[in-house]
Amino acid sequence: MESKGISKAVINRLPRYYRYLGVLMDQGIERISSAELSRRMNVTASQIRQDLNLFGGFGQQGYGYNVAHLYEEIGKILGLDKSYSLIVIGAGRLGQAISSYFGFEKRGFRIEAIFDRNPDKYGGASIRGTRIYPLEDLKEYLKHNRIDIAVLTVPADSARAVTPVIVEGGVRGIWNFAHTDLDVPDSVTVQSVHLSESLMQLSYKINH
Amino acid sequence: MESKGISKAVINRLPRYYRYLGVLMDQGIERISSAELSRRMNVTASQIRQDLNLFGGFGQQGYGYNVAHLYEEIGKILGLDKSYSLIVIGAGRLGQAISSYFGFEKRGFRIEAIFDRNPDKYGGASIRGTRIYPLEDLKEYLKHNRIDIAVLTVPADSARAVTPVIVEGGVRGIWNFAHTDLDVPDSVTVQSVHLSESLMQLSYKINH
DNA sequence: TAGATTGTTAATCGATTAACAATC
DNA sequence: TAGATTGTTAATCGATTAACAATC
Repeated sequence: MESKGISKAVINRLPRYYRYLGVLMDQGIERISSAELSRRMNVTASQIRQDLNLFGGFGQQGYGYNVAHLYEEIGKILGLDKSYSLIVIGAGRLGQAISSYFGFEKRGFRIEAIFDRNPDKYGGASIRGTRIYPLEDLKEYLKHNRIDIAVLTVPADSARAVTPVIVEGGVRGIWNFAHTDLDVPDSVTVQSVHLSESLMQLSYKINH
Repeated sequence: MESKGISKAVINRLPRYYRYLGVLMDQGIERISSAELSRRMNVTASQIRQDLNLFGGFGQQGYGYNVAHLYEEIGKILGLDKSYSLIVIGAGRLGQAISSYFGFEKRGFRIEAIFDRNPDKYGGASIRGTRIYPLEDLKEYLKHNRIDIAVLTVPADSARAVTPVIVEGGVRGIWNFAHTDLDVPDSVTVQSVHLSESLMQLSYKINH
C-alpha cells in the first residue's frame, strides 16, 4: 500500500504521533504546526516534517497540519482503518490482562479465542465472554478460522513450541510476550514485548 | 559507577546479550566467540565486540568470551547485582500480572506494596501475599518506606496525577504502562511500555 | 501582499560495519 | 609457534538536524 523503505525508527514514532494527535483532537484543537507539536512531544520540528513527508504532503505551507486529517492519515498508515482477528495463547494473568483490555477492541483488534494448556483452571473457561480452548485444539481451530494475529503470553519454551503451529495456521503476525526470540518465515511478523528486558533497562538507567 | 556516554542503542541491547548468555549457561557452554554469538543472535560480530568493549575488555584474544564471567559482568552493568524495592500502582489485571510474576523477584525486584483506588475490589486486599493499600495512603507510605521503583498500571489520567506524589516520595524510577508520557525531574527515570503502540507497530508491519 | 510554515535539500551527527594489528 | 579471535581504528552507512526556497 504505502511506500516501502520506511525506517524502523520512523515506524516506532508513528504511534506516538497518533497518540498526541488524538489528545489534540480531544482538546478541540483543529490545526497544529510542526513547531508547536515539537514543543509538546519533545522532538524537533524538523524531524516531524521529515517523518510526515515520507508518506506524502499532509501539511500546508503557512498553515500547518489539520489535526483530524493527520490523525486519520496516520491511522491508515498504521493499518488502523482495518480490523484484525486475534487469538491469545496463554490464559495466565498477562493473557487475561490483554484479553480483557477494552482499548484494543476499540481500535479494531478483536480477540476471538483464548488457548491454554489447562482451560478449566481459569474463570469458568471464558474471559470477558471470550472462550478458552485447550491448547491442543489450536491447530484444528486455525484450519477453520482466519486469524491475523496471535498473542503469545506463555513461557519461552511453549512459545517456541507453538510458533510452527501458528505459522502453519496462516497467522500474519505474532505479538510475543515470551522471553525468547522466535524463528518465523518472512511472511510472518513478530513484534516482541520483552518486559524483563524493559525492567533491566530501567535498572541500568537508575544506576548510571 | 561505569562510564557515562553509553548510547541508548547499546543499553537496549544489553538485556538481550544477558538473556542469550543465560541460555548458553543453561546449555553448559563455557566459552563463546563473537562470531558464534553473532550467528545465534542475528547481529554482527563487530557490533558485539564494539558493545562489550565500551565497558572493558571482557574477552581474550584467540579464546573468545567466558560465558559465566560475561553474564555476571553484564548483570553488574545492568545493576542486577543489587536489589530493588517496588510498588505497583493499579491493581487491575495488568497490575496483578506484574505483581504475581515470579521472574522479577528472582532478579531482585521485590514488590513491597500495591496501591489502588479501590483495594477491596481485588482478591481480599492482597495479591500473592502483597498487600493492597488505598491510593490515598501512597503519600504517607512513601514517607516511611524507601522505594526504588514505582510501576504504573493505571489509566493515563491517574498516572499523570500520581506522578508528582511518586517523585516527591523519593522514587528513583518509574516503570510506566499508562498510555501517556510523564513529566519528571532529571533525577527520576521513566521507562515506558506502551502496549498499544507496540500493537500498532505490529499492525503497520503486517500491512507493509 | 506579507507572514507563516511546510517540503525538501544539504550538513551534521551518530551508529554500524569492515578491517587489521595486537595478543592470547 | 601458528591459529584464533579480540580490541580498536577507520570507513561506511543511516538518521537527525539545519537551512531555506517554495507556497499557501
